[in-house]
Amino acid sequence: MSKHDATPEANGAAGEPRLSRASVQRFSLYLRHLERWKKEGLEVVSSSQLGDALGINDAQVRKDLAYLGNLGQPGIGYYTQELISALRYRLGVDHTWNAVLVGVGNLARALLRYGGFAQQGFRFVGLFDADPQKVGQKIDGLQIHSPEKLAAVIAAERVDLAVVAVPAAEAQQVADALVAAGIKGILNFAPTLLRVPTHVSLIAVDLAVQLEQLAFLVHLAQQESTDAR
Amino acid sequence: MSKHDATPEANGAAGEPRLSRASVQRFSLYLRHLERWKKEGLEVVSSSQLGDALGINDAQVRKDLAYLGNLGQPGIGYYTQELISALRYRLGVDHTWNAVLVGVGNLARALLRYGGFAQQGFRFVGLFDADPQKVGQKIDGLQIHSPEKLAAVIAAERVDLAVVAVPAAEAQQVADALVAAGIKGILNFAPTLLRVPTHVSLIAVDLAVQLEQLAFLVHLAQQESTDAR
DNA sequence: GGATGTGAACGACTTCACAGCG
DNA sequence: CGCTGTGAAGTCGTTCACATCC
Repeated sequence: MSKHDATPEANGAAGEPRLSRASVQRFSLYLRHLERWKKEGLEVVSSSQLGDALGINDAQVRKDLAYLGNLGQPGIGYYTQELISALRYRLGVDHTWNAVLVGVGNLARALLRYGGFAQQGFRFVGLFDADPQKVGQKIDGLQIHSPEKLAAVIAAERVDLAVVAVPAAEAQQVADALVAAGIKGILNFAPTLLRVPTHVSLIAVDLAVQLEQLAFLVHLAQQESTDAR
Repeated sequence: MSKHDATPEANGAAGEPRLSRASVQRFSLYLRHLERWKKEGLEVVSSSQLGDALGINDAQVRKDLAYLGNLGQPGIGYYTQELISALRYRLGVDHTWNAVLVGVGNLARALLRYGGFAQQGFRFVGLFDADPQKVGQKIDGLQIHSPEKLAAVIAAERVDLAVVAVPAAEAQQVADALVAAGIKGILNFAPTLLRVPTHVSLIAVDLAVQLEQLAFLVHLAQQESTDAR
């Protein structure tokens, strides 16, 4: 999913260890565990503890963390606080990100009320919906605007991120409007592949596919257990 | 995410092409596009059409589809209807799947009302929540039960799949109860790694991580454009 | 000609294994 | 000793390239 850009071979200086797409996927997870452990008073963690928590190999953890610099203490582990700070810095969550949410259905409501976001430094500053019935309403203190106001709000509030939760048929056109308004990243929940310029980052989450996926895995497992006899 | 089992090396007969985890990820997407095209009257599709639609290489598409048998017609392409049927069969969505939903918050509501599921052959037959305030209420005609009834409902309604949308702290315990009740697959939205036996399939979707991910990509892109000068 | 199916090359990610340091 | 950092090996997934067939 999400065929990105990531600068084809614009690695000017060449060399730099390289940061794999897969590692990026794990940084947020490391951070979450570390923050919990820190709260529980753990001052030092080892790569194998982190590995266990994520269900991966300890060498993998060390490779990932090496990207942050040489923070590990041989014979000891990593200092929790130091790791957290380094991760926050690298992840870019050491400051607040403003985001807009386009398409105010149940999913949008769920996302808004899902505490996790605010806690991790994300702030929704604008809601948008094309349905005239919804425009003007308020949810959790946030007013729903007409999509025409997208550009204005994005500029005024210095918004970098957008969440797209509209029907598939409208998604591309919403994305185009967001891109035109200067958005830097889009989290897409619409079940369709969005085409965006390479300078805009894209993450796609397709809920229907996930459940189908699960059904498939179960189906496979059943077939296998049938085959096996 | 989602470290699975998938039978370590139980490939008894050995040989079979092998079905990569990654291919599985794409089958649902193929099916979605095919169904749309079929509705639009398209009788034949080529691997490159499908590849464009998903943003991947055409050889990849052929490799994936080869798993369904030799359906392709050299010089022609694939017959839409035939592909759809084969995919439905292999995906296991040629029949309805019963599912339960544990944890009735906004996300659960969003999922319930998200038409995509019903349309693709998934039927929610039970809702569960530990909050006594919620037990007894109805949503979209479905009654919310106390978690104690899990086992009974799962058995009575022949439920194979469960969606877990409870807070992280309760998720493992819910999963354990589901497993004990004989569930075959779990779709987990709680931001934590669930441990389940190998005979239970697991798919995890972590929304907070996705947004953090996006922030990270944008952050990286900004750094790069800064470095570049 | 036009599209499939597939071995072989390639590239990305993971694991191993071990030197090195506190 | 224990745990990190990392080259080397291994595994998995993707792309290439081309023989093959309608």
